[in-house]
Parts: sequence; structure tokens; C-alpha cells
Amino acid sequence: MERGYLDLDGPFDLQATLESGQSYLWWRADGNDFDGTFGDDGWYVTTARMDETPVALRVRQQNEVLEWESTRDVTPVLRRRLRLDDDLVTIREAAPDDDVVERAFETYWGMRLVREPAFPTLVSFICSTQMRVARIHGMQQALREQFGTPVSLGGEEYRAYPTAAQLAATDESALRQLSLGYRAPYVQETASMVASEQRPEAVRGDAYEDARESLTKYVGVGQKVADCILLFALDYLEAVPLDTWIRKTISEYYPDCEHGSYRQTSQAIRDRLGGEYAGYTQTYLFHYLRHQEPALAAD
DNA sequence: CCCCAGGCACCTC
DNA sequence: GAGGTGCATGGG
Repeated sequence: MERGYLDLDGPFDLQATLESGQSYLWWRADGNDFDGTFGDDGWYVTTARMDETPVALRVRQQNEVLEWESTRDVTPVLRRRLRLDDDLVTIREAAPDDDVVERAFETYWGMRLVREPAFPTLVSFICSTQMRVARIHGMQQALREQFGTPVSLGGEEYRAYPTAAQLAATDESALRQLSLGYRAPYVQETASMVASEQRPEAVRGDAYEDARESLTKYVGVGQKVADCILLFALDYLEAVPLDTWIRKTISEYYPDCEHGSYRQTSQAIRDRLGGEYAGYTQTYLFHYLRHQEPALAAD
């Protein structure tokens, strides 16, 4: 097993980054789910594909350093997936100068967006509809344990997130047994599409609204889920997913951005929240308000 | 029993 | 394009 230490350049908060509902692809090594408190040492686990081979890795933050363990040097994986090269100061400067945005950035300063692999993100957010964060996470763990390839790391046995081919090979009833509910056929059909060369990464380079529209070809993907995939996997930092939380926020703090259609409201709030980095601000607001609902109601 | 959760597909008009 | 409905499952 290899171990390494990665010096952090600028503010970083691993817990906020991994437990803010952006990614459902990491879990705590101590077995506690995200709503519990840390039992011991702060390690998170995930799997990655390096040269088509699944690799397990552990990471924890100790002040200005990320410590990792894996069977290979996973420094490039961490840089990419945790967006360690983002310039948070510049991003924050693009955000509006109002109280709620200030409080959100202040409270979780150091939180990064993630840049996760596209297919697992696609499946995760198909599962996210009408579902709480903790259960979305549980569903991905179930998919991993049921269909993923075994990977070992330092005596521990994990399972990689299943590939499109692995999920395409299953059927609706097997997915329903994992409590995916009505999302089961969506996941299976979408996995089949991706396995037959319709890869979500193909939208890279398209104009933002074209890319969003294009992703809705997958079953179970509407405009909101498409925005999540663009923001958390495909580097479209301007994407602002209009979920129940951000809609409540718009109604409370930015009522002039409310319009009839998703497209128009999206355009207005995107401009308000900082244009090219609007999705970053949205993610701070989402995480902050989801843990501060009384404050929202009191305003 | 109720309501709700990072909405979407499907149907009308 | 806009407007209604049904939808699986578990937790409060």
C-alpha cells in the first residue's frame, strides 16, 4: 500500500465538500453514514478507475494537508475530483455581495465543488428525485455492493461503483429490490444507453443550454438533474440546479428572478449568482440553507 | 393518519 | 410551451 501527503494550496474543507450532497460516491471509513458524527479518524473512502482498473483509496484532511492511502499514487485523482486547483477567492468575488451569500461562504469556506466521473453522477442524480440526501447516498452504496467489482486495499475489501455495462446487465426487479422505487427502470434504461456508446461526456464543449437539453435524452433526467450532472461532473460551473431548496431561496431572497419556466428562472438566477461561477455559489447556498432552515424562516 | 424528500414521465390543451 | 397527475420508499 502506498501513502502520500498532498499540500493544500488555499482554503479547503474535505467534510463540507464530501457531505454537501454533491457527490454520493464517497463514504466514511468508520461506517457511519453522513448524518452521524465521526467515530475516529476522519478517513473517507471511494473508488476510482485508473487505466480501466478499479482502485480503492482513502483520504483524510489534517489542517493544510491531505493524507491518502491507496495501491497507486492517487494524487492526480484527488486534484481532479476535489477540484484542488480552483481559485476560491476569485470565485467568491464573482458572487453577489449580499447577506445570505456572505454567511454561506463564511460558514463553509473551503468547500469545493466536486468533479466526479460522469456515469456515476448521472445514476446518482437519477436516484435523487424526491429523495433525501442520506437515502440517495444509501442507494449508491447498495448499487456498489450489489453490482460493483471487488477491490481490496490494505486488508479491507471494497466494491467499485458499477460500470454502465454492469448496470445495463441487470433488470428492473433487481433494482427495485434495492429500494430504488420508480427510479429502477430509469437507471437500467439509462445504463443501457451509456453502455451502447451514448456517453454523457459527449456534451463537453457544447454551449451550456445545449448541453443541458442534450442530457435530458436519458430516461429519468429532466432539466434539474441535467444541471447537477453538468455542475458536479462536466465542468459547467455556471449550472444552477433549480431544486426545492434553491427555489425556496429564490422566492425568499431573489424574488425578481422567479419566472414561469425553468429556462427563464435559470437564466435570471445564473446572472444574479455570478455568471460563470453561479453553480459554486448555488452549492454554498444549498449546503448552508439546508442546515440553517430556521434562519431562513426567521428572515 | 398525514406530509415531504436535490423531480420526472406522461398526458392534455 | 404551460399546466395537472401519478409515482416508490422511508422518516418525521
